[in-house]
Amino acid sequence: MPELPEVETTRRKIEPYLKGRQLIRLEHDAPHRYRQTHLAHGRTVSGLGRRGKYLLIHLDDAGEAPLELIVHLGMTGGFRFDATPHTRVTLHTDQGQLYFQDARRFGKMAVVTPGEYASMPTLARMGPEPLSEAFLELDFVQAAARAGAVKPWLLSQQPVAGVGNIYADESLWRARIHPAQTRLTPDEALRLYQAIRTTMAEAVEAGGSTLSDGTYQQPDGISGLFQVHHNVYDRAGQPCPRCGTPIQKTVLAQRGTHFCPHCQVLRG
DNA sequence: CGCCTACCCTGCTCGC
DNA sequence: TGCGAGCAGGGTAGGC
Repeated sequence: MPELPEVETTRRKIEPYLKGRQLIRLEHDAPHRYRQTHLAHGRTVSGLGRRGKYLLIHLDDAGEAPLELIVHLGMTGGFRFDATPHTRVTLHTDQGQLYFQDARRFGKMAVVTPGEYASMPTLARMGPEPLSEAFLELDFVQAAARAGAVKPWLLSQQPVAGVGNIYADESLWRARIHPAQTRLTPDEALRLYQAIRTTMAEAVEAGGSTLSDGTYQQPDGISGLFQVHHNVYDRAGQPCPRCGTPIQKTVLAQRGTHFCPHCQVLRG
């Protein structure tokens, strides 16, 4: 499932293709899922940004109010340079097509005035980018001291942007914290802060993760490489790389959750 | 307000 | 071999 590293990889891959091109038409048949896309017709792509797992396609034209085409990849969404059986949106540009495929249809698009995210509350309340200077140790430690179960807290996108199920499990393993731990000590929170930064940086470097089911691939169909670095995710029953104890899988907040029962002990 | 739960949606895996 | 049940899950709405 696309999280920050996969979305960032997507951004880097399609920006050279889209930048400077005119969007002639966005073709789809699900207006409730891809909202106000007609506003993008005839507009020029000036660049691509990202906030957490949201891709922000900037549309700037002289004499026109700037717009943003927001794209969330959902679970199975991704851009391709060639049409696929699960193409949901075709972006017709003045120099060819780009295809958005999304087998399970959890992906979303919307054209909005830049920064107006009222219709997307998670984006509106998005926490700091984990690899930016805006991600402050002290803020994180203080918020973590008051938080409920740490994994659902991370998944809320409020303490930090872009952490999803895979990278939450990986970061918590690296920090040696149980996913259900509440009210982190300053030492725990600091370890988690560093773990998130390290995990995200390495995953971006590797071009994201491609799961064994091929859930995520880059626009050119090439796989990410980070999955070979997964220590707990999708490794139930296999030995913890640190201590050899079999990795355990449970369900927490309706999410498959992987952890080492020896390294990640729940404090009372 | 904050936490929890159900729901959206469909391809794939698994068991019989 | 075929088929249906179950599973995967980010974000959001709605309930308490």
